[in-house]
Order: sequence, then C-alpha cells, then structure tokens
Amino acid sequence: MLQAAIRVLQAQGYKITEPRKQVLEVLEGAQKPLSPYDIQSFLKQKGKYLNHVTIYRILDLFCSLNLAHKVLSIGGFVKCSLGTAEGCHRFMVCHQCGAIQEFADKELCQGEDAFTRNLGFHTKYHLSESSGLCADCFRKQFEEQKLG
Amino acid sequence: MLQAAIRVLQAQGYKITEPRKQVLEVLEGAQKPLSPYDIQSFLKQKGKYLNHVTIYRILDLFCSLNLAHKVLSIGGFVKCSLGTAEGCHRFMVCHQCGAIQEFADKELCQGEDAFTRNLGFHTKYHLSESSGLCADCFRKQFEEQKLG
DNA sequence: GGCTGATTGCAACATTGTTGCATCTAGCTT
DNA sequence: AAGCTAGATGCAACAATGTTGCAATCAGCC
Repeated sequence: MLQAAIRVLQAQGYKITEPRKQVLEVLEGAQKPLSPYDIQSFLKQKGKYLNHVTIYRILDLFCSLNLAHKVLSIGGFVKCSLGTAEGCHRFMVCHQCGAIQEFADKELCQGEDAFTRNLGFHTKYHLSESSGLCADCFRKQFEEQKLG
Repeated sequence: MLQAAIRVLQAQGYKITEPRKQVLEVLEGAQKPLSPYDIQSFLKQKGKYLNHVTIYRILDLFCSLNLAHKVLSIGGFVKCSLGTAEGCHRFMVCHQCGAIQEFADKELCQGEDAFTRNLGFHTKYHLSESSGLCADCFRKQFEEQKLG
C-alpha cells in the first residue's frame, strides 16, 4: 500500500522525502480522518517533528494526486483507498466512533448526474458523506437498548 | 419566505431580534453560500453592524432548526430551500460562478442507504455536493470554445 | 562527492472559530 | 405603558486553523 503511493510520487517526478513518508505512514495506520494538526501531534508522540506548513503542503500534494481525500464534514484527511474513482468521493462516517470507510458506486454517480442534468447542471465531481452508525456501534447501541 | 422562517423561530420559543432578521434577510438575498464573515461585511456595507460571535450563534441556531445549511466544500451557509428533506442535504455547486442550488431526491437517498447497508452501515444523514458547471457557465464556456 | 532544483523549516501573519462575562432587549406580566 | 426577566447580543481575549515569502536543507541526478 505504502509502496503503491510511493510509486505514484516517483512516477510524477516528486521526491521521496522523510516528511512525505511519515505522513503517508500516519494516514495508513489511522482509523479516522486526521487533520494536519492531528498528524503533527501524532508524530510528536513518536518523537518526530514536522512543521505544520510542511504537513499542509504534503496533504495538498497527496490530494492533488488522489492519494488522500479531505473529509469535509470533519475537516480531516484520509488515505485514498479507491485509486479508481476519480472525481467521486463517497464516505460513510460513523458519528459515534468516527470510523470512516470509503466506497464507490457507479449507479449512484449516474443517478446524481441524471438528476442534476435535468436541472441544467453539468456535474464533474461527486462528493457524498453518509453519516450514521457503523456495524460495531450499531450493535452496541442495540444491545444497550435491550438492557435498558 | 422570510415570514415562514420567523414563524419557525416563534413556534420554538426563540425571540425575533434585529440581528436574526438581518441575517435571514442577507441569506435570503444571496445567490451563493456566505460565510459568517461574509455576512458581517455584507451588513457593514449597508451601515449595519453585527459582532461575528453573534453571527456564528445565529447560524448555529438556524442550522439546528433547518433554516440554513452549511455547504462544506465552500464553508459558507445557505438558506434552506427545502424544509422537507430532513437529514438530507444535496447541493449543486458551480465551481465557476459559485452559484448554488439545493435539491432532493428520495431515490438517491434510497440508493445510498441500500449500498451502505450492505456494508453493515446504518445511515442517518445524507450529504452530497455535486460540483460542476451551472447552465449559464456551461453555455458561456461552450460558446468560447466555438470561437477559440 | 558535488550540484541543483525541489522540498522543508521558520517567522510572521491572516483568517476562522470559541469562551466567559457584562450589558441589553424582546416579549411577557401587571 | 412601565417593569421584569430569561434569553440574546456585544466585547475582549483567546484558540485553532490556514497562508505567504524567504532562507536553509536535502533527494536524486551527474
């Protein structure tokens, strides 16, 4: 996975630097979207230091290469898990634990395209964030209700 | 329209104050999403002053009552045009002129629900932002291409 | 090992959002 | 119509987030 991202960087002529590898690694290991400052404090705990400006620039780069996405409802970044779906970012966000999962579905895109086209709009990028409960949190809540 | 919003406020026991009426009016007249500070400078031009804290609080209230929505990809607020669609906010954003239009479609919601349910996720809120070109900007671009 | 352009760090700043508390006012009561 | 009071606003101070220009550094080339 990390290797794949590194290959993308190389292919586009970007240098493989320590800061870039570190940010990649952090995103890789994260279960939730991380803001630039989240990433900074995460690294600080491991005794590493990156200037926040650097992190912003690295994330900008990653997003432009589709190696990461910004989750708007949270303001954090996640590693892109679906290199395929260009111009279409769909996430499920658990509002309990913050867990996030990316998904893609052509039919949804087509549905949105069709609907907006009827209104004279020419859609280029899709963004959708479905928030609710992930499987784990739903089960927990369900069991609590049974008890209560 | 403005009257409708005022009635919602009254019905919930909130006071009808000058600042709240002013923010409502600004949102009403806007073609694009406005950030809290946008609203402040807009009012300043008309010789009126509101503290930015006040604007933040008013917008929070409006959002909680579904009188306004925050458009995440832009960070601005729009007046809610579809009082109906609770838990479902869909926008088309023109990345040329910034124009915005809200829409709703049950089928899209159902599609998203079905898809995420298959992944064990229980969706409660839908958010989608389709960005592209509005009818006007598309036409302009098309004509420019013909000339160039 | 040295060169060079890309990358990072730094400092300073701009913007955006938050909190606690004093003051004021909308809408009720009398 | 005047007074009362909870709710709303303003203010000040601060916290968090994001940006810019420039000097120092380093990855990947020779």
